[in-house]
Amino acid sequence: MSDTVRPLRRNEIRQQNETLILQAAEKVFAEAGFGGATMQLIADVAGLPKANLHYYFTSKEELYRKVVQNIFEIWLHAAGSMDHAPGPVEGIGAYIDAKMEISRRHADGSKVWASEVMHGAPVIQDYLETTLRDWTTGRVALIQRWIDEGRMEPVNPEHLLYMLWATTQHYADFGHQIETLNGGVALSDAQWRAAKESVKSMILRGIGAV
Amino acid sequence: MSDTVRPLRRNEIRQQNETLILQAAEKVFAEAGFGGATMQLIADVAGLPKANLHYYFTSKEELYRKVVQNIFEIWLHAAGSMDHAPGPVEGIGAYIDAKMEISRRHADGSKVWASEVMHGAPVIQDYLETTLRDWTTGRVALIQRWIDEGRMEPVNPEHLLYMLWATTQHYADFGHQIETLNGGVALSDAQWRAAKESVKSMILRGIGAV
DNA sequence: ATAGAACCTGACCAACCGGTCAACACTTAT
DNA sequence: ATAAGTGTTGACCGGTTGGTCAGGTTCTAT
Repeated sequence: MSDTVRPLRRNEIRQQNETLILQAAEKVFAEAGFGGATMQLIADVAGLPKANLHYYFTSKEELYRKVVQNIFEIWLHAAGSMDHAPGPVEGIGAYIDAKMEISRRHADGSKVWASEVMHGAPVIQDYLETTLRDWTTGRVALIQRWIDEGRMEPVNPEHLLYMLWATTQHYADFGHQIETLNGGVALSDAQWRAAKESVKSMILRGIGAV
Repeated sequence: MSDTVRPLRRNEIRQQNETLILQAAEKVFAEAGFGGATMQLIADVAGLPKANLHYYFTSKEELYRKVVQNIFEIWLHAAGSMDHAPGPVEGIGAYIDAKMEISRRHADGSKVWASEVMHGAPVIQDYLETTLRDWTTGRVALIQRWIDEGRMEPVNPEHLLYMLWATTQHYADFGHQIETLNGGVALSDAQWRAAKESVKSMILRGIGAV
């Protein structure tokens, strides 16, 4: 009752404000794009004066870069779910689950990523050429191994990966369209479960892994 | 040899300049987004003075709206390819072909459309709620009929449509990522053909329609 | 021929944006 | 206690942007 709020320590303040700004920035960048976003609007969403943003982030570009890097980390974390699986049913199934969960929980981040790639990846081109390319090469080899072992049909592994990315991310990036076609209301828990199962069953059957 | 260029007639001038501006606008909006695009840059790409743009289009918003409407018309045209097909193999196969062709020939338009939807469809919300919803309802019924006739597995028709949109449009919207993973060069004719066949075979097998 | 409509455009403007800065407030180490 | 370091912020600035407009040119109908 009587306790007043303990004054925050220095590094607590720093971390709290940085995440506050990053969350606001992710939302605003997702809704307006990089060019349409303004530092003032991000500041308003974060509930801080604009000058405070420039105390923690030197420029709009740097703030944007941090947002994109955060998303890439989330993406990388999910990417691991495909490995260490006995076969395509478990591996690809788990990957779809993970990516669908990201589309639901980090829709704004997904949109920022999509926007970044659509505009030619001006700030994360090096990630595409290093981390993403390496990951892709490894996963293509994994899928090829599954094919050689007769665990799935001989589909083109690259195009399978594109299909996985496209289908799962669509639920975040085009969430507004889906919501509109759903009568103007967001997908319910049950609908998300149905979406996940639909995607999994169609893709797994599509690669002959059932 | 001696002929000078025939002076253009009034309505020719009008139409020629409007399409010139619209093409430049589509490209710039695709590359920079609505907020990042500038009328000056569009004018430069079109090879016209900026004031001329405002002679034909009253505002940046109106120009953008026209661009989005053009894309929607192209989309609508392709949408017809699914009808009048005896079964899912022909109908969905033709639809995938048409949409893949759009992704290749109208990549900029596809990006503008994606950006518009991602940002909450501020200018084409009414299209989503009328034309798109009606079309979707009709196609869901068509797919359901095919299911009832035993021509394909009982998949959720809505999610099948989302998969079709997502997979085909991915080749335009994420073309830069695909190009990067392709060694930095755009897909060749043969690679586009392979992509089309991959998508078709995986999806058609995925819905049990082969 | 000529009046008038349509087309063209350099120069300009108000509004807005990213970013700066000086002055101030609070915390912390000594 | 106090000095130094860290966090805070209103006010300000130069540059850019969408949009305007007056004055000009070119086409076309009569």
